[in-house]
Amino acid sequence: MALSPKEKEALEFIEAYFVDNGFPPTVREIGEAIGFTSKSSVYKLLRRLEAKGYLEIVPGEARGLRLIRPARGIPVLGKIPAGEPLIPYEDFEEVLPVDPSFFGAEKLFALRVKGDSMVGAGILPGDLVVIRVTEEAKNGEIVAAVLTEPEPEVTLKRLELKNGTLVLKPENLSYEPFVFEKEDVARGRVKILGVMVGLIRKGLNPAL
Amino acid sequence: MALSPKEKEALEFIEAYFVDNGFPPTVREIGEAIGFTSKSSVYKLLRRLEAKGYLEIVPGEARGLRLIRPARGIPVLGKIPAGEPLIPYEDFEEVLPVDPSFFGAEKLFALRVKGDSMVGAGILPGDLVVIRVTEEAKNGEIVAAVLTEPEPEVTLKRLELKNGTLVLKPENLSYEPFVFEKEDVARGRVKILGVMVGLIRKGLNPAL
DNA sequence: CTCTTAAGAGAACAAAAGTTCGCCAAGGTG
DNA sequence: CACCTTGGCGAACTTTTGTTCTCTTAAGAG
Repeated sequence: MALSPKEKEALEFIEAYFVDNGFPPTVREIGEAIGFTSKSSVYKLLRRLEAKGYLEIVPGEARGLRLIRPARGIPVLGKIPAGEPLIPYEDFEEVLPVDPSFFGAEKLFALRVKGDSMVGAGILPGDLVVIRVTEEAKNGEIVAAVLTEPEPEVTLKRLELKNGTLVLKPENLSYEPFVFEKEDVARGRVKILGVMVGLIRKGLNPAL
Repeated sequence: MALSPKEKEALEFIEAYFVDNGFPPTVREIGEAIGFTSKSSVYKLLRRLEAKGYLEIVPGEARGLRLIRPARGIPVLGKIPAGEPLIPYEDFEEVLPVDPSFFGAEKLFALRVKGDSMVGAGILPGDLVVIRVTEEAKNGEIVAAVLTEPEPEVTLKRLELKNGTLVLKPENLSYEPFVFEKEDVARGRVKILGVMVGLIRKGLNPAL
C-alpha cells in the first residue's frame, strides 16, 4: 500500500532515530519530528503504518515500535538505474541486512551479478557485489558502470585508464574489453556508478 | 574487564531481548529476568556494565539502553577450535554485523580463508566464508573440516564421499586432494565442522 | 575485632509515555 | 444537500519507567 507524505516522513524518522539511538522513538518525539501537535494524531498515523505492514505496535510498552524492514542495510539495485538521483532507497524490494559501515562507507548499494565475465576476480554469477557510490575510480579498481548504448545496461568490469581512453576489462579470457575514447566519455556513452568495495554470496554458487 | 556471572546474565538477556523485540528491555524486565527483586540493584548493575564499556545508558529515557557490541551478527572464528562445544560466542574478537537469518540459519560462524586452494570456486584468500554448524554434509558441498594430524588445523574443501572414503578436494589444480579412509574418520583424524552457506568479501581482493 | 567495599533489597517519587475520547475541517459521493 | 471517510487537534487519564535514598548482608583487609 502506498504511503502518504506524512506517513513516509514519520517512517523515515523512526528508522533514522533507531539507527542513531539504538532504540525506537516515543510517540511524542515522532510528533515533534514531523510537525504534529497532537500525540493522538501520531498514534493514529502509527496505526496506519501498522496496518500497511511497515511496523508493529507493542501495546502498552514505552517505545514499543518494531520495524518490519531492517533499519540498516544495503539496498539491492534491481532494475537499471534510469534516473539521476540514484538510490532513492525506496523502489528497492530487497535490502541486505548488513551494516553498511562494515564496508567503510554509508552510500552503498548492491548489484546482482549476471554472467561469468568476472570469474577471474572470484566473482560468480548470482553474487551480490557491494558498490560504493562515487564517480571517481582509480586504475585497477572494479567498477559498476552504465553503458547507454545501444540501450542502458549496467555492467561490472575492471577499470583501466590510459591517456584519455577508458577501458572496461572483463576478468575472463572469453570476453573482449570495452574501449571508450575520450569523446565517448564526454558524450556520456559510459558513466561510472561506483566502485566495488565488497561481495556477498548466498549459497555455494548462487547461480545454481 | 571481566564480567561477573550476574552481569553476564544481564547482558545476554538484554541482547536476546533486543533481538526478539526490536527494542531494549526496561530496568524492571531485566531485574525479573536475572532474579533481582530490586530495581535499584539492576540499575547499579547497568552502571557497572556501562563502566565496563558494554552498553550506554541514556539518562531519563525509557528503555534508554544502547548496546555497544552488535546484538546480532556472525562471529569470526579466529583460532583453531580446540574445545568441543564450539562457538561460545565469547572469545570472538570480531563479529560480522550481518543478520544470520540472511543465510537461512542461526548457528553460524565465519572463517577467514588462508591460501588459494579454493579459487576455482570463487573463494579468494582473505575471504570470510560463512559456515553453518552441522556434522552432516552432502556430496559436493564445501565444508569446513578440522584435521587433527599432525596438528589441529581447519581447512575448507569440497566434500566427496564414495563408499566409505571421505575426500576433501581443493578447487585448484596445483593442490592435491586429502583422502581419508573409513578408519581415519572413525579415529577422528578428520571432523566436519559445518558446511559453507555463503561468503563475504571486504574489498576487491582482501588478501592484498 | 573493626573498617571498608561490593552487591543487593525496598520504598518512594517524579517524569515520561501510551491510550482513549470527543471534536473538527476537508474532500469525495450518493 | 446529507453522509461518510480521512487526517488532524486537545485534553484527560492510567501505566510505565527511570532514579534516588536509606538499609542490610557478606566478604576481605588491616
